Amino acid sequence: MSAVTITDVAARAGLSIKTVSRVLNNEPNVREKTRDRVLEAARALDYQPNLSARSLAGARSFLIGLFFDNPSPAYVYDVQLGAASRCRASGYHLTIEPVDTQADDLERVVRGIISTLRLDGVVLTPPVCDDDRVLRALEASGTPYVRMSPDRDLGRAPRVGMDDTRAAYEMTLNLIDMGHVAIGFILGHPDHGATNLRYKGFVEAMTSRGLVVNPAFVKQGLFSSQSGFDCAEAILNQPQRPTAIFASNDDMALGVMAAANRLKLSVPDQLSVAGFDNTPAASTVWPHLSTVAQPIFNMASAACELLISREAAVMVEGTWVSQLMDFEIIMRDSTCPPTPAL
Amino acid sequence: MSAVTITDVAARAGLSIKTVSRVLNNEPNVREKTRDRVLEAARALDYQPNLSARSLAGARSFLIGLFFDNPSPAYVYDVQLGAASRCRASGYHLTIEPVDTQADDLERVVRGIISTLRLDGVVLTPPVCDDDRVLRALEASGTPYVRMSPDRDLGRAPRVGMDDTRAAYEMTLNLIDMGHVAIGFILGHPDHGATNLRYKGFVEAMTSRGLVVNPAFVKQGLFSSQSGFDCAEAILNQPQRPTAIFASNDDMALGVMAAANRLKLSVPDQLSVAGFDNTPAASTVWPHLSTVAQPIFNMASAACELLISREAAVMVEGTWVSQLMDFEIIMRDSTCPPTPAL
DNA sequence: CAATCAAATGACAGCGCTATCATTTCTTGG
DNA sequence: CCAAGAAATGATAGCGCTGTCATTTGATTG
Repeated sequence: MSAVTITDVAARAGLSIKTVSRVLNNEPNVREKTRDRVLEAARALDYQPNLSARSLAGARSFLIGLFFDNPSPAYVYDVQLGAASRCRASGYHLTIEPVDTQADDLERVVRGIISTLRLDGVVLTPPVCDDDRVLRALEASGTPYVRMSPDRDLGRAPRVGMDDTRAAYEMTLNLIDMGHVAIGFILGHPDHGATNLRYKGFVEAMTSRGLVVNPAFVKQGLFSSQSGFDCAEAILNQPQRPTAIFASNDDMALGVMAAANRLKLSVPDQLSVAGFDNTPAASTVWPHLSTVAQPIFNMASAACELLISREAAVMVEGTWVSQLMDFEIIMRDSTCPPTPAL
Repeated sequence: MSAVTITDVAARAGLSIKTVSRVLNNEPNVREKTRDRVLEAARALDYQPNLSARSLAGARSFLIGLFFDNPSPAYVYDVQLGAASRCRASGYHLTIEPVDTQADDLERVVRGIISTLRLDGVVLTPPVCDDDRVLRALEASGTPYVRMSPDRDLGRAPRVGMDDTRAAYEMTLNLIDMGHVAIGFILGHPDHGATNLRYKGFVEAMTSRGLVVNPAFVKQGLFSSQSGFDCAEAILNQPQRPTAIFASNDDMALGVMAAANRLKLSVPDQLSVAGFDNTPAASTVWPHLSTVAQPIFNMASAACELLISREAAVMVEGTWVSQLMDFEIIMRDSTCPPTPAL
């Protein structure tokens, strides 16, 4: 119920509120001694600036919005942790806005959010980051935004992401180096850009080692566990079987493991399984799933960084900032060298 | 970049800004015709009130905070969807604050958040809802809050939750009605209040049907998948085995399934397994897990409802509001009647 | 139809801060 | 030691709304 205002701090420090404001906003032209005096008074009074007032009077709202419409709670959760931690470090706060990319009035909803909240920036996760109506609304209002792992129209705005192709490439190489030659691949949802990138990495790795991609071992999935199950059954019910299957995401990899289970194929001895995303389930299932960890936390925190520093608000030499973060290949128990006796 | 203010609306409607304000805030004493005139002008101008200004001038901030420190992304995600949907319906927004219940300066952090944001209310999820420092900070600032499924000190503040005991009771009854007599139970983490409630329901159901709880079939788990695995091994490696195991949560149930797998016991034919929480993994594993679904979305939305209507701000007859929502028993493929031949 | 009172509307201050511009204080060189 | 410019500080006007209280309008009565 406290209500310590900037005026109180000014009074205690024996200075004008403007000087206090300068110190609080790290503005130049304040003597060191004065700065200390202000800081001490603020600390003594446990002063907390009123966001509404700052926002109303000034140009910044100290609010970053996070828009999502994502079927994966774990992904969103990591994004939030990364974003929130970066925001808090600079006195910003995070508001979350679940949006429905299927909705008709999406554009109006987004416009409403932007103008009532006057957000300083917005972080967009897939698939919202590829929704033209959302991007248009954001651009029309002049709100800076950063896209996380966008699929399309990459040069349209600032973005952060990771190198999906190289990650898939390296995971595949791991499998090959274990001794696998016949490796199956399950594609992700066709509407998702990562689908092609990951497949590309797979193919490149195979080719680079002089291996051939058997089309019978490549199936089109939908990123869902069920689709992984179905694809795996289709692949494994053939006379010739691969000794390893690399699924484009963990959910599908879980489906693959379930299918193997049903066919009495033991993982990893008779079939190695690799996933992508490092979802919580990957380390919960038995055996633990080998997978690729996206640097979700870091991507989100980098996105906020760009927004807060306002780097995301200006083009440099005709292009927007774009950052690729490092992924991590995590080999667990669902992969091993193939058994010689087939 | 639009900047339609209340003044613009007033001008267009030919009324004072105060009258416009009245309409926008659903205040009484406005003629029907006047109200329509304002609404129409606002619509024509696509007016969006400025939250900062409303908040600075008035008593409300239109901001609800969600505090969490939860290891389960799926839970938090559902909470957010429920909370956000209720908030949006009333022009409120949700800010999220991941907090660290282990941190030393937690109290200061919470105080800071409250006073800069001037939140109209806060929703607390476990385990934050049981952290005394957080509750104290909230109470000291006079910020209304609602606890979701609190463990301790139930009468201290408004809360929403579900009847864990009855849910466990009904799930157990389902198992018994299938024909199971020897049923194992894995307790949750001893620090978690739900642990006892769920166990209580289990015991009550057994007793009510004249069955005896075999202490050798009851083990203390920790809510983790690993602990479920360990407890299941301990239970199943005895000369006498139960035909079903009811784990206090899904993660442990997954561990039970993994243990059964390793012992070559097929689920559900040789061992029925039931969980609690309906995590995403429950419908991903094979066979799909029978479990209890918490009404997370509804609880969160009810929590916001209490905050927005300000019911959470006042005691009635010496007690705070408290709402128990309906759970759902979901029987899937991990349970079936016991096979006669043991 | 004037008197009375409730309902409807409006004028205006001020929420706590930042932005602009004026003023004061400090440096520095001749 | 003073002028001149730079650096530091302060006075004041809003930002867009809500709260308070004054004023106007309309309904109701004898």
